[in-house]
Amino acid sequence: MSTAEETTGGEVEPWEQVTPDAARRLLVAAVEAFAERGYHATTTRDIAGRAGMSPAALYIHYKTKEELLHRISRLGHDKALDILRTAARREGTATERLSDAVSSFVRWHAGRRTTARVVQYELDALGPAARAEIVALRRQVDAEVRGIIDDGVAAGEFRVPDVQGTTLAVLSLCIDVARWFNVDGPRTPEEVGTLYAGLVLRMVGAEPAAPAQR
Amino acid sequence: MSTAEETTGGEVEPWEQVTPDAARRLLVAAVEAFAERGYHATTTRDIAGRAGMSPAALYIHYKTKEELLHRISRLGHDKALDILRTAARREGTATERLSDAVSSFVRWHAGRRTTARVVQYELDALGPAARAEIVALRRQVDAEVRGIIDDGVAAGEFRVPDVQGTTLAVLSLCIDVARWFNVDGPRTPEEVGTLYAGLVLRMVGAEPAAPAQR
DNA sequence: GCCGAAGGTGAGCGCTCGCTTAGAGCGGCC
DNA sequence: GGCCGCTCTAAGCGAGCGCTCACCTTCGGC
Repeated sequence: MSTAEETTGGEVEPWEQVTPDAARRLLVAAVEAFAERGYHATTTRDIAGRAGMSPAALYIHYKTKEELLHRISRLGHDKALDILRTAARREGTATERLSDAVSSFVRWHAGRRTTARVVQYELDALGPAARAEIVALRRQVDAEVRGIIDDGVAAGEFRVPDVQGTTLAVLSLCIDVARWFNVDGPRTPEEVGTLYAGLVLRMVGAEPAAPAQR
Repeated sequence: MSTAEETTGGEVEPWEQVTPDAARRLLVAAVEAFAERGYHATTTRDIAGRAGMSPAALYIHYKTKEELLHRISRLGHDKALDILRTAARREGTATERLSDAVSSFVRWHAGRRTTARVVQYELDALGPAARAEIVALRRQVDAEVRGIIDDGVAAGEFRVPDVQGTTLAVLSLCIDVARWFNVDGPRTPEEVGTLYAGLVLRMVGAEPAAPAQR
C-alpha cells in the first residue's frame, strides 16, 4: 500500500542514495554524533573517527562541517515530507488519511530517532541560505497536514475551530516524539504511532471509530 | 540594548531571588545567550559581554559555565513545577484543573520562551549529577499531570485508555511550544494557552464545555 | 587614616577547534 | 611503463575556547 516501506525494526539504512561509500559512512557517523551530543558539541575529529578515517578525510567529501548538517537536514526533510505526502494523497476519508499520516510520521520520528533529532532540532546551526531552504520544506510539511484537516472539516468529519493552530499542534506533537522517545523504553514506534493517531483524531473532533488502517 | 525588564503577560522577572546583582545579570545574560545559540555555541566571553562585564568576572560568581546552566535549569524547573502544582491542587473538577494546568503551563512556555528553551532543551549539556537532579524534578512534573488525569478518569469525566501515554503526550505538546513559539507571530501566549487547553480536553475525552477561566 | 574583604579587570595559559597542505598509495588507461 | 586522477593520511596552522592569575578599586569598621 504505502510506497514508503517503513518497518522500523530491521529497517534499511536510508542513506543508500549517498555515494561514494566513504561519504555515506561519514554522513551516518555525523548523524549519530549530532544526535548524541548536538551539532556544536560534535568535533570533526569525532565524526571522522566514528567512520574509521582520519580527520582530513572529511574534507574530501564535504566542504565544511556545516555542509554535512545541511545534507542530513535536506535528506531528512525530504523523507519526512514524502511520508506525509504518501498518507495525504492516498484515497480514503480525511479521518483515515489523518490517522495514517500521524501514525506513519510518528513511527518515523520514533524509529529513526537519531535522524529525526538532528533534522528537527539542529536547524538553527545552519547558515541563512541553508536554513531558508529547509524552512521552505517545513512549510510544505505544514501544508500537507493542514490540507487533510481542511478536507475533514469540509466533509463534516472534523470539528475544528482553529485549523492553523490545530495543524501546528498536531505537527508539534509528532515532532517532539524525537525528543523523548527512548529505544529502551516500554513502547515500540508502532505503539506510539497508534496511540498518537487516536489522540489526534480526538483533537480534531473526529468519530473515534477509526479502523487500524496503515 | 534591550533592558531585562520584560514583563510578558504581566509576569515579573523571576530571577529576583538570585543575588548579588552582578550574579543575576550574568544569569539573565546566559539565559538569553543559551536560548539564542545553544549552550555549546555560547562562549563565556559572550555571556560576560551581554552582562557588561569582563570575561573573568563570570568566575567570581560561578565556578564553571556548566554551573550557570545548572542554576538556570534548576530554577526553571522549580518554576514549572510550581505552576503545575498550583493548578493541580486548586479546588474544582478534574476538567477545570487540567484546563488550568495546561493553559498556565503553556503560557509560561510561550511567554518566557527563552528560559523555557534552555530548561527543556539543554538538559543533555549537564553532567551526570546535575542531570540526575533535574530528571527527578521532571518525574514530579509528570506525576502532577498524571494525577489530574487519574482523578478525571476516576470521576468519570475523562475517557483515557492509556493514562501514562496520554500524560506523556500532553506534556510533550506543552513543552514543544518553547521550540516553535514566535514572539513576533500572530498568537499571544494567552491565545495559545486557551487553544491548547481545549485540545487537551478533547484528547482526554472530556466534555468540551470548559469555561474560559482567567 | 588604615585595613581587609568583596568585586572587578587585563593579560594570557594550555588546549582543542575547524580546516589546510604536502604528499603517499593505488587502480585504470594509453 | 608512465602518467593521471581519486582517495586518504600525517602534520600542523591560526583562531578561539574555558578558565586563571596578579593586581586594582571601593567601602564599611575602627
